[in-house]
This record gives sequence, structure tokens and C-alpha cells, in this order.
Amino acid sequence: MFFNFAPKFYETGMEKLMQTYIRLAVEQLYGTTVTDKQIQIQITNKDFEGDYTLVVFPLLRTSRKTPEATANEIGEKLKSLYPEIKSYNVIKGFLNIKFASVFWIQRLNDAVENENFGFSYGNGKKLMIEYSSPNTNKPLHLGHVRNNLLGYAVANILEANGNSVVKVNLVNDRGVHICKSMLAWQKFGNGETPESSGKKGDHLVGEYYVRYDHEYKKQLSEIIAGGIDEEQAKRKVPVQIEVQEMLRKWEAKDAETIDLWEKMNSWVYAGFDKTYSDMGVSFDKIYYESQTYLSGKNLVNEGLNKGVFFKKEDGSVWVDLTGDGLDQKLLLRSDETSVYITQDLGTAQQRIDEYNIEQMIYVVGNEQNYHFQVLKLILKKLGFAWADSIYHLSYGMVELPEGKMKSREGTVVDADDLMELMISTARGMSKELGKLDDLSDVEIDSVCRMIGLGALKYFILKVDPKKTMLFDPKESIDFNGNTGPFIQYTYARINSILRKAHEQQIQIPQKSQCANISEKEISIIKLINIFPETLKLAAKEFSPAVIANYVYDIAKEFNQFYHEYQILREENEELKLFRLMLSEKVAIMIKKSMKLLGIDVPDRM
RNA sequence: GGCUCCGUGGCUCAACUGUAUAGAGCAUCUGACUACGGAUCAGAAGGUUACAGGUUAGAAUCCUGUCGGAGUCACCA
Repeated sequence: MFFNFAPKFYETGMEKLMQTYIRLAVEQLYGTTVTDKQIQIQITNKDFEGDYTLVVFPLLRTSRKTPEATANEIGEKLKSLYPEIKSYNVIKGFLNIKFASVFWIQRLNDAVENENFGFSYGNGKKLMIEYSSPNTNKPLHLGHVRNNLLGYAVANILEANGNSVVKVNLVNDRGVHICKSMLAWQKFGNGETPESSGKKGDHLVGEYYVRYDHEYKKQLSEIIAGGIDEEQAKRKVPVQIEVQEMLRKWEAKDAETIDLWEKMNSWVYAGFDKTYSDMGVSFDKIYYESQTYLSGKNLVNEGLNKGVFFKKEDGSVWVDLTGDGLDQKLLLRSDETSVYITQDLGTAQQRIDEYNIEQMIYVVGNEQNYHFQVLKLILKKLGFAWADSIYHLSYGMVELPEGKMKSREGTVVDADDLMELMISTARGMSKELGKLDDLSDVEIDSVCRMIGLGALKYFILKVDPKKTMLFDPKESIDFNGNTGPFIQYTYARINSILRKAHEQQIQIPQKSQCANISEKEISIIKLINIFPETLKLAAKEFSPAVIANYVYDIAKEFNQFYHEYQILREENEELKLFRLMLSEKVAIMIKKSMKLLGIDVPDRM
């Protein structure tokens, strides 16, 4: 077998077991105790016979023999010490060890017996994860999709590892950008509302944001045409001046401005709620920048008193990070208003105090790596011990074939449109295949949503979060191969077998003593067996991709088994029951893994 | 320009953080439904892991340099 997903032996049962075995063998052979580091275990390469492999090079100094001789000695010793070790073979410096099938059957029995196999509850940390963090001047786009899916899946994975997780969203609901939409609506809107136009609120507001930009460009070019140079002209654009006036009014809490702001934001929130709900992500708490943007000022004063920050002649406050290889950073403007990082400093402190959390995770694009580096450093300089517990889950940009998305150039991929496209493609395909014809429209719709969204979510989550990824709207809509629907299909097919078994009143056992199982079946058991450490690894690396690759491997392995062997038609009763038990467990593992990714699996498709 | 990250078959992604012949999927070609579901499976072809050195028994992985790409260095957020 092969592992496309190659699990790291991170606190695994198997690695520890192997190390214990080998340590004893080495002790008995050479009279010396060796460290875990010297006992290097890996999963046996697919082209060789065996389950686990010992790399003997690190042990040569202890054995004082050739690699082959050492490996053979250890292999022979292991075989005599442990009956569950069936055979071994040596290739160069590699000792391949093969376990007897009863060993693997026992592993499967243990896994089946434990309903929460791989999951742990309690004993974890209290964490907070912030994700999504949209602006209220335009709808969510592809970049947010990656952010939302990552945040939601990582929260699930951390919870499955026993942590208690608070999911929060920080909505950027104030500033010039929203004033631009507001101004354009005032000027050109003629009172248009989501109700009057039938448009989704966030899309409606987004249109006015674009409308503002057109107007700005038009006025700017008119001024330049009038013979004024560009730099000067930029300061004279009437709509720009009006926007700044509006922002001043907002900060002064001018009633009319606040009313408009609240009205338009409420449209946007209704739109966001719909998108989040369609996407299947949720939050425990939503913060609004309009309520938090003033926080952090007290920290600035504290820093000034401690001498960590300094004031320039114009009254602006700075921190000097040149000693840490960075620049000077502004914390308070000369007019004493705060900037982005001031607010982040304040909210971080608030959250730590309010929720008593041990770790704060920010799901934010890697374009803000510098920002978070600075944020952490400043909090350290202020003397907060928890500064180290801040973790920036930095993910790569989603690029289109044409390059980076640019909202002004209209190359953004809208989240709602994208989801709709995926779902309608799934619907078209289902119709073509005709497998759902006997279902009601509501049921068909539900299945097609699962498939369309499953394809999208899996496509995005299977990529290592850290990496920049490419999204081709045409080519990415694929339902064959390494995709979400492939995995969903495997699940649906197992379900079909289980349904039939149920109809035949077959009781699927919880234990098996079946002796004559095949290599293929052992491969599947090995994958099931490795789930607990996979889940731990995914949490350690904050990477849903680890789970995605795992579940793909188990689905692929099962499909091969399915084609090669009979399950319900198997004549040997014991073998039939074993295969049903194995199939059921695979279905459970697929369902649970996909659930971690926020992907539902259909019983039929 | 300084700092950070990245470069793996035509394309999209893996590779247990140093280990055996670098794996999948898509696309291309060839096969498999009177079968428990063909959104599947079997097979073929496709690679000097950007390049050049170095460390090691062993390098896609670690170090140095070169080339190429991305991000960031705002009294924006």
C-alpha cells in the first residue's frame, strides 16, 4: 500500500510500541540502552513487504556490525520476542517488519469498540479563534471563502482534540470605505433598498462602493483635464472631500449619518448571515470595530509611562522596534486618534481578560505577517506573558489564472456566485446520472448542495493553508479524482451496501476473529488505525489539509478494495461479516473526517 | 532597496520535518458494467525536485550563493 498522506509519528501508539519492542531487542542483543532518537521508525514503502520499517543506520555504532547484519539480528530477535510479528526482511539498511493479521484485526476491534475513536474530550486548552473579519462595504469573495473554511475547520479540529474553542468574528464596520458606499447611495441611490430592488443587502451596498469609485475617477480625470497635476488634483476631488466630511460627522455621532450607517450596515449583515449560513460556518461572538476602535489607548499610555513607547514633537506616539530588526511603528496619530494596531492591542487584552483564554488564534492572510509580528512584539514589550500565546494562522492568497484578485478591476470571484455555480453544476450532473430521480425536489436539492459545497470546500481545504493556491473557476469545478464528491461517493456507496445488509437483517458485528483477511483489508485497517495521530497532527499544525489528505487516502483505498473483493456476496460468512464491519467503520471515519472539514456526506448521490 | 515566504511532470496538489525507485488527481492514450452504485477501478506515458556549490552513510527537505515569483516595510485597515 502507499500513503499519499504520510503521517508523522507524532505521539503515536504505533511508534511508541515499535520503539518499546526494538529497545528491548537491542538491549538483549548488545547490552546497551538506546534512545528513542536512535530508533527511527517509518511506514514501510509500498514497494516492499512489511508494515513498519526500522532505519538501522543510527544503531550501527551500538551493534558494530554492517547494516545488513544488524538488521537481520534485530529482526530475528523481534520475531522470537513477539509472536505478533510475523516476518521481516532486510534491504540495505532497512529492516521491514510485518505484523500478523490477528494483530491488525485486534486493532480494528479496538477502533470499532471505541465510538469516539481518535477524538478526545476535556483536558484541552481554552482557545479563541478569530476568522472571516469582513468589511461592510462589499460582499464576501473567494479570499474570505478560504478564510472562513479554514477558521471553521481548524476550530472543529481543535475541539476534536479536547480544546474548548470560542469562535469570533471581528467585523470592520467603520471607516472611509463604508462612508464611500454611504455617500454614493445618498447621491445616486434614489432610496433603493434590498426590499425595493430584490438585491441581497451586501451586494447592494457593494454596488454603491463601486459606484463611488467610478464617480471618483470621473471627477479626478475632469480636474486633471483642467490642467492641474495629478498629485494636487487628488486632494481636490469633490466626492473625496465629501467622504472625509462624512467620516468626521460619523465620529462626531451626527444623528443623520449614524442612521444611514446603521441602515446600510444592517443590509450588509443580513446578506452576510445568508452567506455564512449557506457556507455552513458560524461564530460564537461577533465583535464590531465601531465598538472596539477606541480601545488600546490606555495601553498606549501605559507604554508611555513604562518608557516602552515615545512621543514625537507633533504629539504622535511610536514604538521603536529597530532593535529587533524592524522599523518604528506608529501607535497614535498626532490628533490622538488610534490606528489599526492600537485597536488590535486593546482587543487582544480585552479578550484575554474577558474569556480567560490560553491561546488566541487569528486566521488572517499572510499579507499581514508583519502586522502580527509587530503586534506580538509590542505586547511582549509591554510585559504581557500571554503575548507568546498569540498565534497568527497565516494563510496564502488565492490567486486566479489572471493573477491576484482586484476588486476595482472586477476580477473578484464572489462567494455567493461561486457557491451557486458549484451547486448548479452538481445539480446538472445528478440529473444527467439520474440516480436521484425517485427523490423529492427538496431531497435532491439537499444532496446537490452537499455535493457542490463539498467540491468547493474540499478543493480549498486540501491545500496546505500556508501555501498560495490557484483557483481556476472553470477547471476547479471537478467531481472526479481527488475531490470532495469522490469521497462523498465512496460514503454513499458503502451506505448502499449497509442498507442492503440491513434489509437482509444482517447484524453487523462489533468484533471479528476472522483469520484469512487480505493485504488490501490490512491496508484499510492501518489507515483507520492511524486516525488518532492524524487528528493530533492536524491540530498541531492548524491544518485541515492533513485531514483532507487522510480521508482521500482512506476513500481511495476502500474503492480499490470494493472493486477487487465482494462484500455482501462473499460466501464465507465470517469473512462477509468482517467486511461489513470494516466497511461500516470506513464510512464512519469518512463521515467524521469530513465533518471536521465542515463537509456533509449524503446517504445517496 | 531591507526583511519574510515560495519555486516538485503540461496543469493543480502530496511527500511522515533527513532516508529505499519523489507520490496522487486533472488532461492524453488503452482496458473493465448480464456485478454490492462506472461521480468507480486497472494500466500506459509524463521528473536531473529552478540553477550551482556544501554538510551527511543518506538531501525536494538543512547551509551558502545565483536566477525567478509573491508579500510587506503608511498619521490605510
